[in-house]
Amino acid sequence: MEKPRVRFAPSPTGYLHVGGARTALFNWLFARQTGGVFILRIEDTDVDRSKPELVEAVLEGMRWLELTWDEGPYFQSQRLESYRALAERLRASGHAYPCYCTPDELELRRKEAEKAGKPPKYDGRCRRLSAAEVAARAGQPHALRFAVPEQGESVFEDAVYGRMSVKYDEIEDFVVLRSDRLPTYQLAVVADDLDMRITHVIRGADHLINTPKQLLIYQAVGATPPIFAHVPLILGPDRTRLSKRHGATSVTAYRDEGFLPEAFRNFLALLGWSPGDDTELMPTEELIRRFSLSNVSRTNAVFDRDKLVWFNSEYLRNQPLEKILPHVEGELMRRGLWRDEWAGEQRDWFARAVDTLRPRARLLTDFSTWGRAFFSDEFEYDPEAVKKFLKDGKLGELLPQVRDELAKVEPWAHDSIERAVRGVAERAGVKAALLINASRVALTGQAVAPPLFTTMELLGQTRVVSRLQRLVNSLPSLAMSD
RNA sequence: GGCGCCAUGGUGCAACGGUUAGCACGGCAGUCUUUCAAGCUGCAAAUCCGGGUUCGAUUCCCGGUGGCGCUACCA
Repeated sequence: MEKPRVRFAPSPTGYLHVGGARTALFNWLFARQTGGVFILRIEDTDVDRSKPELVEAVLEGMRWLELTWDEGPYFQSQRLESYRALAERLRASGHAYPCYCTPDELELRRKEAEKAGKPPKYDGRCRRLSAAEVAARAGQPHALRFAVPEQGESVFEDAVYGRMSVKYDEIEDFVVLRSDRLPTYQLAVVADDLDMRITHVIRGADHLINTPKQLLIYQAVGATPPIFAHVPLILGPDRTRLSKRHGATSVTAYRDEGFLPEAFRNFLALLGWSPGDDTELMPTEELIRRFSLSNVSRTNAVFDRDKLVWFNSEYLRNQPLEKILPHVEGELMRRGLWRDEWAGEQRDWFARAVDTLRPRARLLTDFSTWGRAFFSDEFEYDPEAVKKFLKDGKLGELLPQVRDELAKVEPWAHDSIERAVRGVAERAGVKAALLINASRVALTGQAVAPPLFTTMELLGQTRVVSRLQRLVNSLPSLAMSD
Protein backbone atom coordinates (compact mmCIF):
# COMPACT_ATOMS: atom_id res chain seq x y z
CA MET A 1 0.00 0.00 0.00
CA GLU A 2 1.11 3.48 -0.77
CA LYS A 3 2.30 5.54 2.16
CA PRO A 4 -0.37 7.88 3.48
CA ARG A 5 0.17 11.54 2.78
CA VAL A 6 -1.59 14.01 5.00
CA ARG A 7 -1.42 17.73 5.42
CA PHE A 8 -2.14 20.54 7.80
CA ALA A 9 -3.23 23.64 5.93
CA PRO A 10 -3.63 26.70 8.12
CA SER A 11 -4.32 30.12 6.74
CA PRO A 12 -2.08 32.80 8.19
CA THR A 13 -4.89 35.04 9.33
CA GLY A 14 -3.96 34.62 12.97
CA TYR A 15 -1.68 32.71 15.27
CA LEU A 16 -1.78 28.95 15.49
CA HIS A 17 -4.81 28.47 17.66
CA VAL A 18 -5.86 25.55 19.78
CA GLY A 19 -8.28 24.13 17.24
CA GLY A 20 -5.74 24.27 14.46
CA ALA A 21 -3.12 22.74 16.69
CA ARG A 22 -5.41 19.81 17.48
CA THR A 23 -6.05 19.27 13.77
CA ALA A 24 -2.32 19.43 13.11
CA LEU A 25 -1.69 16.98 15.94
CA PHE A 26 -4.18 14.43 14.59
CA ASN A 27 -2.62 14.63 11.15
CA TRP A 28 0.83 14.31 12.62
CA LEU A 29 -0.10 11.34 14.82
CA PHE A 30 -1.67 9.64 11.85
CA ALA A 31 1.39 10.20 9.69
CA ARG A 32 3.83 9.08 12.36
CA GLN A 33 1.83 5.96 13.11
CA THR A 34 1.51 4.90 9.51
CA GLY A 35 4.97 5.91 8.43
CA GLY A 36 3.32 8.43 6.16
CA VAL A 37 4.23 11.94 5.14
CA PHE A 38 3.06 15.04 6.99
CA ILE A 39 2.88 18.11 4.81
CA LEU A 40 2.54 21.72 5.88
CA ARG A 41 0.75 24.04 3.53
CA ILE A 42 0.00 27.69 4.01
CA GLU A 43 -3.34 28.78 2.59
CA ASP A 44 -2.66 32.40 1.89
CA THR A 45 -4.81 33.18 -1.11
CA ASP A 46 -6.84 35.74 0.78
CA VAL A 47 -4.53 38.68 0.29
CA ASP A 48 -6.59 40.95 2.50
CA ARG A 49 -6.44 38.80 5.56
CA SER A 50 -3.23 36.84 5.20
CA LYS A 51 -0.18 38.40 6.77
CA PRO A 52 3.33 37.14 6.01
CA GLU A 53 4.49 37.70 9.57
CA LEU A 54 1.72 35.43 10.78
CA VAL A 55 3.21 32.56 8.79
CA GLU A 56 6.16 32.70 11.14
CA ALA A 57 3.76 32.75 14.08
CA VAL A 58 2.12 29.57 12.85
CA LEU A 59 5.46 27.88 12.33
CA GLU A 60 6.52 28.94 15.79
CA GLY A 61 3.49 27.25 17.27
CA MET A 62 4.16 24.08 15.29
CA ARG A 63 7.76 24.02 16.41
CA TRP A 64 6.86 24.52 20.03
CA LEU A 65 4.45 21.62 19.85
CA GLU A 66 7.21 19.66 18.14
CA LEU A 67 4.96 18.72 15.26
CA THR A 68 7.63 18.31 12.66
CA TRP A 69 6.57 18.32 9.03
CA ASP A 70 8.17 16.32 6.26
CA GLU A 71 7.34 18.56 3.32
CA GLY A 72 6.68 22.24 2.93
CA PRO A 73 5.71 24.69 3.95
CA TYR A 74 4.15 25.15 0.57
CA PHE A 75 2.47 28.46 -0.11
CA GLN A 76 -0.70 28.70 -2.12
CA SER A 77 0.28 32.17 -3.17
CA GLN A 78 3.13 30.58 -5.12
CA ARG A 79 1.03 28.00 -6.84
CA LEU A 80 -1.41 30.17 -8.71
CA GLU A 81 -0.62 28.65 -12.11
CA SER A 82 -1.79 25.29 -10.90
CA TYR A 83 -5.12 26.68 -9.76
CA ARG A 84 -5.65 28.59 -12.97
CA ALA A 85 -4.85 25.47 -14.94
CA LEU A 86 -7.42 23.49 -13.00
CA ALA A 87 -9.95 26.28 -13.41
CA GLU A 88 -9.32 26.33 -17.13
CA ARG A 89 -9.83 22.60 -17.27
CA LEU A 90 -13.16 22.95 -15.55
CA ARG A 91 -14.21 25.66 -17.94
CA ALA A 92 -13.09 23.78 -21.02
CA SER A 93 -15.00 20.69 -19.95
CA GLY A 94 -18.10 22.71 -19.27
CA HIS A 95 -17.99 22.14 -15.52
CA ALA A 96 -17.46 25.80 -14.85
CA TYR A 97 -18.78 28.94 -16.49
CA PRO A 98 -17.98 32.64 -16.39
CA CYS A 99 -20.08 34.81 -14.13
CA TYR A 100 -20.22 38.53 -14.74
CA CYS A 101 -22.22 39.46 -11.69
CA THR A 102 -20.32 41.86 -9.48
CA PRO A 103 -19.86 41.23 -5.76
CA ASP A 104 -22.02 44.28 -5.08
CA GLU A 105 -24.87 42.95 -7.19
CA LEU A 106 -24.63 39.58 -5.53
CA GLU A 107 -24.63 41.13 -2.11
CA LEU A 108 -27.72 43.12 -2.99
CA ARG A 109 -29.56 40.12 -4.36
CA ARG A 110 -28.67 38.08 -1.33
CA LYS A 111 -30.11 40.71 0.94
CA GLU A 112 -33.28 40.93 -1.09
CA ALA A 113 -33.71 37.20 -1.13
CA GLU A 114 -33.26 37.09 2.58
CA LYS A 115 -35.80 39.84 3.05
CA ALA A 116 -38.23 37.90 0.92
CA GLY A 117 -37.59 34.86 3.08
CA LYS A 118 -35.93 32.94 0.29
CA PRO A 119 -32.67 31.05 0.50
CA PRO A 120 -29.81 33.39 -0.44
CA LYS A 121 -28.55 31.06 -3.11
CA TYR A 122 -26.95 32.25 -6.35
CA ASP A 123 -29.69 32.29 -8.97
CA GLY A 124 -27.54 30.90 -11.76
CA ARG A 125 -28.31 33.67 -14.21
CA CYS A 126 -24.87 33.63 -15.85
CA ARG A 127 -25.07 29.89 -16.23
CA ARG A 128 -27.92 30.46 -18.68
CA LEU A 129 -25.97 32.89 -20.82
CA SER A 130 -25.77 31.74 -24.43
CA ALA A 131 -22.46 31.15 -26.15
CA ALA A 132 -23.03 34.33 -28.14
CA GLU A 133 -23.65 36.37 -25.03
CA VAL A 134 -20.51 35.03 -23.43
CA ALA A 135 -18.53 35.80 -26.60
CA ALA A 136 -19.87 39.31 -26.58
CA ARG A 137 -18.59 39.84 -23.08
CA ALA A 138 -15.14 38.42 -23.70
CA GLY A 139 -12.57 40.50 -21.92
CA GLN A 140 -14.94 41.72 -19.26
CA PRO A 141 -13.99 40.90 -15.69
CA HIS A 142 -15.64 37.75 -14.47
CA ALA A 143 -15.45 35.00 -11.93
CA LEU A 144 -15.67 31.33 -12.73
CA ARG A 145 -18.45 29.33 -11.13
CA PHE A 146 -18.81 25.61 -10.85
CA ALA A 147 -21.94 24.27 -12.53
CA VAL A 148 -23.47 22.12 -9.81
CA PRO A 149 -25.78 19.37 -11.10
CA GLU A 150 -29.44 20.24 -10.69
CA GLN A 151 -30.45 16.71 -9.76
CA GLY A 152 -29.11 14.11 -7.43
CA GLU A 153 -27.05 14.17 -4.32
CA SER A 154 -23.51 13.89 -3.14
CA VAL A 155 -22.80 10.85 -1.02
CA PHE A 156 -19.51 10.10 0.61
CA GLU A 157 -18.12 8.04 3.44
CA ASP A 158 -16.42 10.08 6.11
CA ALA A 159 -13.92 8.18 8.24
CA VAL A 160 -15.34 9.78 11.37
CA TYR A 161 -18.92 10.77 10.60
CA GLY A 162 -19.83 7.84 8.41
CA ARG A 163 -22.12 8.11 5.43
CA MET A 164 -22.91 11.68 4.50
CA SER A 165 -25.27 12.95 1.89
CA VAL A 166 -26.21 16.39 0.64
CA LYS A 167 -28.61 17.14 -2.16
CA TYR A 168 -27.16 19.05 -5.07
CA ASP A 169 -29.99 21.55 -5.10
CA GLU A 170 -28.79 22.67 -1.68
CA ILE A 171 -25.46 23.65 -3.14
CA GLU A 172 -25.16 26.85 -5.14
CA ASP A 173 -22.93 27.32 -8.13
CA PHE A 174 -19.90 28.26 -6.07
CA VAL A 175 -17.09 30.45 -7.33
CA VAL A 176 -13.86 28.61 -8.07
CA LEU A 177 -11.85 31.44 -9.56
CA ARG A 178 -12.42 34.99 -8.48
CA SER A 179 -12.54 37.87 -10.88
CA ASP A 180 -9.04 38.87 -9.76
CA ARG A 181 -7.90 35.46 -11.06
CA LEU A 182 -7.17 34.21 -7.56
CA PRO A 183 -8.64 30.84 -6.63
CA THR A 184 -11.16 30.34 -3.88
CA TYR A 185 -10.53 27.87 -1.12
CA GLN A 186 -12.61 25.16 -2.80
CA LEU A 187 -10.52 25.15 -5.93
CA ALA A 188 -7.16 25.62 -4.24
CA VAL A 189 -7.56 22.75 -1.78
CA VAL A 190 -8.53 20.32 -4.48
CA ALA A 191 -5.69 21.39 -6.75
CA ASP A 192 -3.22 21.16 -3.89
CA ASP A 193 -4.47 17.89 -2.51
CA LEU A 194 -4.30 16.46 -5.99
CA ASP A 195 -0.84 17.82 -6.76
CA MET A 196 0.49 16.80 -3.37
CA ARG A 197 -1.10 13.36 -3.70
CA ILE A 198 -2.87 13.69 -0.38
CA THR A 199 -4.47 10.40 0.65
CA HIS A 200 -6.31 11.45 3.82
CA VAL A 201 -7.83 14.81 4.53
CA ILE A 202 -8.10 15.22 8.29
CA ARG A 203 -9.64 18.57 9.11
CA GLY A 204 -12.21 20.35 11.27
CA ALA A 205 -15.87 19.44 11.05
CA ASP A 206 -16.60 22.98 9.92
CA HIS A 207 -15.48 21.69 6.52
CA LEU A 208 -17.94 18.83 6.44
CA ILE A 209 -20.32 20.82 4.28
CA ASN A 210 -17.56 21.88 1.91
CA THR A 211 -16.74 18.33 1.07
CA PRO A 212 -19.51 17.77 -1.50
CA LYS A 213 -18.31 20.83 -3.40
CA GLN A 214 -14.78 19.55 -3.48
CA LEU A 215 -15.94 16.10 -4.45
CA LEU A 216 -17.69 17.68 -7.41
CA ILE A 217 -14.37 19.07 -8.59
CA TYR A 218 -12.65 15.70 -8.18
CA GLN A 219 -15.40 14.11 -10.24
CA ALA A 220 -15.21 16.79 -12.90
CA VAL A 221 -11.58 16.02 -13.56
CA GLY A 222 -12.00 12.29 -13.13
CA ALA A 223 -9.73 12.10 -10.13
CA THR A 224 -10.01 9.78 -7.15
CA PRO A 225 -10.71 11.85 -4.05
CA PRO A 226 -8.79 11.30 -0.82
CA ILE A 227 -10.38 9.77 2.26
CA PHE A 228 -12.05 12.44 4.35
CA ALA A 229 -11.96 12.43 8.13
CA HIS A 230 -13.62 15.35 9.85
CA VAL A 231 -12.89 15.97 13.48
CA PRO A 232 -15.23 17.68 15.93
CA LEU A 233 -14.68 21.28 16.88
CA ILE A 234 -13.22 22.60 20.09
CA LEU A 235 -15.54 24.86 22.01
CA GLY A 236 -15.01 27.43 24.74
CA PRO A 237 -16.67 27.14 28.14
CA ASP A 238 -19.72 28.91 26.71
CA ARG A 239 -20.02 26.16 24.13
CA THR A 240 -19.33 28.37 21.15
CA ARG A 241 -16.38 27.75 18.94
CA LEU A 242 -13.16 28.55 20.75
CA SER A 243 -11.97 32.03 19.80
CA LYS A 244 -10.09 35.03 21.08
CA ARG A 245 -13.07 35.94 23.19
CA HIS A 246 -12.23 32.99 25.40
CA GLY A 247 -8.81 34.36 26.29
CA ALA A 248 -5.61 32.65 25.30
CA THR A 249 -6.19 30.58 22.20
CA SER A 250 -2.85 30.78 20.47
CA VAL A 251 -0.65 27.87 21.38
CA THR A 252 2.33 30.10 21.99
CA ALA A 253 0.35 31.75 24.76
CA TYR A 254 0.25 28.36 26.47
CA ARG A 255 3.98 28.06 26.05
CA ASP A 256 4.39 31.45 27.71
CA GLU A 257 2.13 30.43 30.54
CA GLY A 258 4.45 27.56 31.32
CA PHE A 259 2.94 24.47 29.74
CA LEU A 260 5.08 21.61 28.52
CA PRO A 261 4.59 20.69 24.86
CA GLU A 262 4.23 17.01 25.63
CA ALA A 263 1.56 17.66 28.25
CA PHE A 264 -0.21 19.97 25.85
CA ARG A 265 -0.18 17.32 23.13
CA ASN A 266 -1.55 14.71 25.50
CA PHE A 267 -4.36 17.02 26.55
CA LEU A 268 -5.12 18.06 23.00
CA ALA A 269 -5.20 14.48 21.75
CA LEU A 270 -7.97 13.68 24.18
CA LEU A 271 -10.13 16.49 22.88
CA GLY A 272 -12.24 14.58 20.40
CA TRP A 273 -10.39 11.31 20.60
CA SER A 274 -9.87 8.54 23.09
CA PRO A 275 -7.93 5.30 22.90
CA GLY A 276 -11.17 3.42 23.54
CA ASP A 277 -10.53 2.78 27.20
CA ASP A 278 -9.86 4.87 30.30
CA THR A 279 -6.23 5.64 29.68
CA GLU A 280 -5.45 9.33 29.86
CA LEU A 281 -1.79 9.85 30.53
CA MET A 282 -0.11 8.89 27.30
CA PRO A 283 3.33 10.05 26.35
CA THR A 284 3.66 10.94 22.71
CA GLU A 285 5.00 7.54 21.63
CA GLU A 286 1.90 5.94 23.07
CA LEU A 287 -0.31 8.53 21.40
CA ILE A 288 1.30 7.67 18.09
CA ARG A 289 0.84 3.97 18.69
CA ARG A 290 -2.78 4.15 19.77
CA PHE A 291 -4.23 6.92 17.66
CA SER A 292 -6.98 5.92 15.30
CA LEU A 293 -9.47 7.77 13.15
CA SER A 294 -12.21 5.34 14.11
CA ASN A 295 -12.01 6.41 17.73
CA VAL A 296 -12.42 10.07 16.91
CA SER A 297 -15.60 11.41 18.45
CA ARG A 298 -18.38 13.19 16.59
CA THR A 299 -19.22 15.43 19.50
CA ASN A 300 -17.72 18.87 19.91
CA ALA A 301 -15.43 19.15 22.91
CA VAL A 302 -15.14 21.93 25.46
CA PHE A 303 -11.65 23.12 26.25
CA ASP A 304 -11.08 22.59 29.97
CA ARG A 305 -8.12 24.54 31.24
CA ASP A 306 -8.13 22.92 34.66
CA LYS A 307 -7.61 19.56 33.07
CA LEU A 308 -4.78 20.93 30.98
CA VAL A 309 -3.13 22.22 34.14
CA TRP A 310 -3.52 18.80 35.70
CA PHE A 311 -1.82 17.17 32.73
CA ASN A 312 0.99 19.66 33.01
CA SER A 313 1.58 19.03 36.69
CA GLU A 314 1.56 15.29 36.03
CA TYR A 315 4.23 15.65 33.39
CA LEU A 316 6.20 18.08 35.50
CA ARG A 317 6.51 15.70 38.40
CA ASN A 318 6.55 12.32 36.69
CA GLN A 319 8.67 12.68 33.62
CA PRO A 320 12.34 11.78 33.83
CA LEU A 321 14.07 14.78 35.36
CA GLU A 322 16.41 15.24 32.41
CA LYS A 323 13.43 15.85 30.17
CA ILE A 324 12.13 18.80 32.12
CA LEU A 325 15.46 20.40 33.05
CA PRO A 326 15.81 22.17 29.69
CA HIS A 327 12.32 23.58 30.04
CA VAL A 328 13.04 25.00 33.46
CA GLU A 329 16.30 26.39 32.14
CA GLY A 330 14.37 28.13 29.39
CA GLU A 331 11.91 29.54 31.87
CA LEU A 332 14.68 30.92 34.11
CA MET A 333 16.43 32.42 31.13
CA ARG A 334 13.31 34.22 30.02
CA ARG A 335 13.01 35.70 33.51
CA GLY A 336 16.68 36.66 33.71
CA LEU A 337 17.33 34.28 36.60
CA TRP A 338 19.54 31.81 34.78
CA ARG A 339 23.17 31.31 35.75
CA ASP A 340 25.57 29.47 33.51
CA GLU A 341 27.19 27.43 36.25
CA TRP A 342 23.93 25.48 36.55
CA ALA A 343 24.71 24.00 33.19
CA GLY A 344 28.27 23.30 34.24
CA GLU A 345 29.83 22.48 37.58
CA GLN A 346 26.56 23.09 39.46
CA ARG A 347 24.44 20.99 37.20
CA ASP A 348 23.76 18.44 39.93
CA TRP A 349 22.67 21.16 42.28
CA PHE A 350 20.34 22.58 39.65
CA ALA A 351 18.84 19.16 39.01
CA ARG A 352 18.25 18.67 42.73
CA ALA A 353 16.63 22.07 43.05
CA VAL A 354 14.26 21.36 40.17
CA ASP A 355 13.52 17.93 41.53
CA THR A 356 12.72 19.40 44.94
CA LEU A 357 10.46 22.05 43.52
CA ARG A 358 8.60 20.05 40.92
CA PRO A 359 6.22 18.02 43.06
CA ARG A 360 4.44 21.27 43.88
CA ALA A 361 4.77 22.97 40.53
CA ARG A 362 1.91 23.12 38.11
CA LEU A 363 3.38 25.37 35.48
CA LEU A 364 6.93 26.10 34.40
CA THR A 365 6.41 29.67 35.50
CA ASP A 366 6.11 28.42 39.07
CA PHE A 367 9.86 27.88 39.08
CA SER A 368 10.57 31.55 38.55
CA THR A 369 7.77 32.97 40.65
CA TRP A 370 6.84 30.75 43.54
CA GLY A 371 10.24 29.02 43.47
CA ARG A 372 12.25 32.15 42.84
CA ALA A 373 14.18 32.06 46.12
CA PHE A 374 15.86 28.85 45.01
CA PHE A 375 17.48 30.65 42.11
CA SER A 376 17.92 34.19 43.35
CA ASP A 377 18.74 36.01 46.56
CA GLU A 378 16.37 38.73 45.62
CA PHE A 379 12.86 37.87 46.62
CA GLU A 380 10.01 39.46 48.52
CA TYR A 381 8.18 38.22 51.56
CA ASP A 382 4.68 37.27 50.49
CA PRO A 383 2.32 39.34 52.70
CA GLU A 384 0.09 36.32 53.13
CA ALA A 385 3.01 34.28 54.38
CA VAL A 386 3.99 37.02 56.81
CA LYS A 387 0.48 37.22 58.13
CA LYS A 388 0.21 33.49 58.49
CA PHE A 389 3.53 32.53 60.00
CA LEU A 390 5.28 35.55 61.48
CA LYS A 391 2.62 36.71 63.91
CA ASP A 392 4.03 35.11 67.04
CA GLY A 393 5.91 37.64 69.19
CA LYS A 394 8.33 35.00 70.46
CA LEU A 395 9.89 34.81 67.03
CA GLY A 396 11.86 37.99 67.70
CA GLU A 397 14.03 36.14 70.15
CA LEU A 398 13.75 32.58 68.81
CA LEU A 399 14.76 33.24 65.22
CA PRO A 400 18.21 34.56 66.21
CA GLN A 401 18.67 31.34 68.19
CA VAL A 402 17.77 29.27 65.16
CA ARG A 403 20.21 31.31 63.13
CA ASP A 404 22.99 30.77 65.65
CA GLU A 405 22.37 27.07 66.02
CA LEU A 406 22.32 26.59 62.27
CA ALA A 407 25.55 28.51 61.93
CA LYS A 408 27.14 25.83 64.08
CA VAL A 409 25.71 22.79 62.28
CA GLU A 410 28.30 20.37 61.05
CA PRO A 411 28.00 18.63 58.68
CA TRP A 412 25.42 20.61 56.75
CA ALA A 413 22.93 17.88 55.99
CA HIS A 414 19.20 17.30 56.27
CA ASP A 415 19.23 15.37 59.56
CA SER A 416 21.72 17.50 61.43
CA ILE A 417 19.84 20.60 60.33
CA GLU A 418 16.60 19.12 61.58
CA ARG A 419 18.13 18.29 64.96
CA ALA A 420 19.36 21.84 65.34
CA VAL A 421 16.01 23.45 64.59
CA ARG A 422 14.02 21.05 66.72
CA GLY A 423 16.52 21.50 69.52
CA VAL A 424 15.81 25.23 69.68
CA ALA A 425 12.09 24.55 69.81
CA GLU A 426 12.43 22.00 72.56
CA ARG A 427 14.57 24.21 74.77
CA ALA A 428 12.17 27.10 74.30
CA GLY A 429 9.16 24.90 74.91
CA VAL A 430 7.44 25.79 71.65
CA LYS A 431 6.20 23.64 68.83
CA ALA A 432 8.78 22.97 66.17
CA ALA A 433 6.19 24.01 63.59
CA LEU A 434 6.43 27.60 64.81
CA LEU A 435 10.11 27.79 63.92
CA ILE A 436 9.79 25.68 60.81
CA ASN A 437 7.04 27.82 59.36
CA ALA A 438 8.77 31.07 60.21
CA SER A 439 12.03 29.82 58.76
CA ARG A 440 10.27 28.85 55.57
CA VAL A 441 9.22 32.43 55.13
CA ALA A 442 12.72 33.61 55.89
CA LEU A 443 14.25 31.32 53.29
CA THR A 444 11.72 31.43 50.50
CA GLY A 445 9.42 34.34 51.22
CA GLN A 446 6.55 31.91 50.74
CA ALA A 447 4.03 30.20 52.94
CA VAL A 448 4.24 27.20 50.67
CA ALA A 449 7.52 25.60 49.76
CA PRO A 450 9.21 22.21 49.67
CA PRO A 451 10.03 20.50 52.99
CA LEU A 452 12.09 22.92 55.04
CA PHE A 453 15.16 20.85 55.90
CA THR A 454 15.57 19.74 52.32
CA THR A 455 15.30 23.35 51.30
CA MET A 456 17.94 24.38 53.81
CA GLU A 457 20.31 21.67 52.73
CA LEU A 458 19.90 22.75 49.16
CA LEU A 459 20.38 26.46 49.78
CA GLY A 460 23.53 25.92 51.78
CA GLN A 461 24.59 27.07 55.21
CA THR A 462 25.82 30.53 54.32
CA ARG A 463 22.67 31.48 52.51
CA VAL A 464 20.40 30.03 55.15
CA VAL A 465 22.12 31.93 57.94
CA SER A 466 22.12 35.20 56.07
CA ARG A 467 18.50 34.87 55.06
CA LEU A 468 17.51 34.21 58.65
CA GLN A 469 19.50 37.27 59.64
CA ARG A 470 17.74 39.27 56.97
CA LEU A 471 14.36 38.29 58.36
CA VAL A 472 15.44 39.05 61.91
CA ASN A 473 16.40 42.52 60.73
CA SER A 474 13.11 43.15 58.99
CA LEU A 475 10.91 41.58 61.61
CA PRO A 476 10.07 44.88 63.36
CA SER A 477 8.95 46.58 60.15
CA LEU A 478 7.03 43.54 59.01
CA ALA A 479 5.17 43.43 62.29
CA MET A 480 4.24 47.08 61.95
CA SER A 481 3.04 46.85 58.41
CA ASP A 482 0.14 44.75 59.59
C1' G B 1 -34.90 30.91 7.64
C1' G B 2 -32.69 26.53 4.82
C1' C B 3 -29.34 22.47 5.01
C1' G B 4 -25.96 19.31 7.73
C1' C B 5 -24.00 17.28 12.14
C1' C B 6 -24.25 16.20 17.28
C1' A B 7 -26.64 14.92 22.27
C1' U B 8 -23.78 10.00 28.87
C1' G B 9 -22.47 13.85 35.81
C1' G B 10 -20.17 20.93 35.54
C1' U B 11 -15.94 19.24 31.91
C1' G B 12 -13.16 15.35 28.88
C1' C B 13 -13.89 10.35 27.68
C1' A B 14 -15.68 4.58 28.43
C1' A B 15 -19.84 1.23 28.14
C1' C B 16 -21.02 0.03 20.59
C1' G B 17 -28.85 -4.67 22.96
C1' G B 18 -28.14 -7.34 29.02
C1' U B 19 -22.84 -3.62 34.03
C1' U B 20 -25.16 -1.73 40.84
C1' A B 21 -23.79 3.13 33.80
C1' G B 22 -16.99 2.94 34.39
C1' C B 23 -12.53 6.34 34.43
C1' A B 24 -10.30 11.15 34.78
C1' C B 25 -10.46 16.63 35.80
C1' G B 26 -13.02 19.79 38.98
C1' G B 27 -15.99 19.99 43.85
C1' C B 28 -16.73 18.24 48.99
C1' A B 29 -15.10 15.36 53.39
C1' G B 30 -11.52 12.38 55.92
C1' U B 31 -6.38 10.62 56.31
C1' C B 32 -1.17 11.81 56.12
C1' U B 33 1.82 16.14 57.66
C1' U B 34 6.40 20.93 58.91
C1' U B 35 3.39 24.79 54.97
C1' C B 36 1.26 23.40 50.46
C1' A B 37 0.86 19.85 46.91
C1' A B 38 1.04 14.67 45.96
C1' G B 39 -0.78 9.91 47.81
C1' C B 40 -4.70 7.09 50.10
C1' U B 41 -10.17 6.62 51.57
C1' G B 42 -14.99 8.16 50.95
C1' C B 43 -19.17 11.44 49.16
C1' A B 44 -22.24 14.35 45.72
C1' A B 45 -23.02 14.44 40.52
C1' A B 46 -25.13 11.91 34.06
C1' U B 47 -27.85 8.54 29.84
C1' C B 48 -32.20 15.85 26.74
C1' C B 49 -37.82 14.79 26.07
C1' G B 50 -41.70 11.70 23.77
C1' G B 51 -42.95 7.59 20.97
C1' G B 52 -41.71 2.97 18.82
C1' U B 53 -38.61 -2.02 17.82
C1' U B 54 -37.18 -5.81 21.41
C1' C B 55 -37.80 -10.53 26.59
C1' G B 56 -34.50 -6.26 27.42
C1' A B 57 -32.56 -0.09 25.46
C1' U B 58 -27.38 4.82 27.00
C1' U B 59 -26.93 1.75 22.67
C1' C B 60 -31.43 0.66 16.95
C1' C B 61 -35.74 3.67 14.39
C1' C B 62 -39.06 8.07 14.24
C1' G B 63 -40.58 12.86 16.11
C1' G B 64 -39.53 16.98 19.25
C1' U B 65 -36.13 20.09 21.81
C1' G B 66 -31.37 22.01 22.38
C1' G B 67 -26.31 22.98 20.79
C1' C B 68 -22.87 23.62 17.00
C1' G B 69 -21.52 24.20 11.94
C1' C B 70 -22.39 25.79 6.90
C1' U B 71 -25.25 29.05 4.17
C1' A B 72 -19.08 34.71 0.72
C1' C B 73 -15.51 36.41 -5.55
C1' C B 74 -13.09 34.02 3.74
C1' A B 75 -10.61 29.79 4.68
